[in-house]
Amino acid sequence: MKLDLQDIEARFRRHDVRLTRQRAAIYAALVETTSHPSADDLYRIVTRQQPMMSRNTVYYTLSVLRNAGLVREVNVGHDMARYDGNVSMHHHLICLGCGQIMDVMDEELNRLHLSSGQARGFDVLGHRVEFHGYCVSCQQVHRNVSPRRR
Amino acid sequence: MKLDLQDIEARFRRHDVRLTRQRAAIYAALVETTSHPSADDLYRIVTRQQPMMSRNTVYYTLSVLRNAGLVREVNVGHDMARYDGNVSMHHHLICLGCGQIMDVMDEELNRLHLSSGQARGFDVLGHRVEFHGYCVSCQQVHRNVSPRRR
DNA sequence: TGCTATGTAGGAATCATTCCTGTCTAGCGA
DNA sequence: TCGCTAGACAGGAATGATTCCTACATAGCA
Ligand SMILES: [Mn+2]
Ligand SMILES: [Mn+2]
Ligand SMILES: [Zn+2]
Ligand SMILES: [Zn+2]
Repeated sequence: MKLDLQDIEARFRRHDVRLTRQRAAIYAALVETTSHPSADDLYRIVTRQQPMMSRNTVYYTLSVLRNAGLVREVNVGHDMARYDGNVSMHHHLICLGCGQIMDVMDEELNRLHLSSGQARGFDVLGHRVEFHGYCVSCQQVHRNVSPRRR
Repeated sequence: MKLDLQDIEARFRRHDVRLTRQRAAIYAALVETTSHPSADDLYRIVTRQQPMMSRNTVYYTLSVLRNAGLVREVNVGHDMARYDGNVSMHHHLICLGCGQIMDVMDEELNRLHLSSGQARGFDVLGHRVEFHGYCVSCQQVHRNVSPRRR
């Protein structure tokens, strides 16, 4: 989704996040893609516009945005953290070959819950569903290529 | 589950895993607990019996057992990897306060699938469901304690 | 416009995990 | 039973994503 500075400013204000050039660029890049980039992917993207930006600022900004609820972290095994600018409830479909992450929007999955017998007294706040497999272009080489670490 | 050396030997043979003192100890420790220990937890446990064992051997053995399908890796955010000696299909309930991981056995969850429209051509091989919340003993401090990184 | 709490850049530190290398040994065949 | 050899082990070094530290800069408010 394309966001202009107005939208970003409004969202940041609503979530009590101070607006800086760096943060706006990082957040915009994240919301405009559906590729669930890593911190380093984002660093590469935003330094095209702002070459002086520190990799550290990307990490710090992502933690600020995450705490504010504007961004989510998506973890795939022990690869580096991936980030998601879409904070509406949804799940993911992950390719074991190339690591791409696709969104899955499904109301049934969103409504999953645990019976009280299974919850063992936990106060359950949320859940996450991941589907694993091989994308179309990875299916041919499926057996030849060593899958990413899980 | 308690395993004797006979059982371990049989399983290793069936999965083409060479039997060593170190591997038997690591695998036994993992199957005998339901706590989903980290590599370092296992290192601490097995070095009580075999003080000369290298931390490296624990990592290497876990990767061998994982590739053989005798062990699974369970990842919680970016904390260190946790391991599961129970390879039957099941899911997990994770405490955001103390990090404990409990098993969830539920046939309905095991049968989840994606409609072909959602699968986008993926060859879907499996899925994983995690429930997140606070365990009984963490519920009191819920608001006071900063949750583990997710 | 000036103040101050916060953010940024850049470098150093961390630490779980992986890599390397020189012994050692499980498992097999003679 | 004995030796051979592919594969496993110990220990230390290296890696690399992430976090920590600190001096300088600036957003946002009075
Ligand atoms: Mn997503
Ligand atoms: Mn389990
Ligand atoms: Zn793929
Ligand atoms: Zn807990």
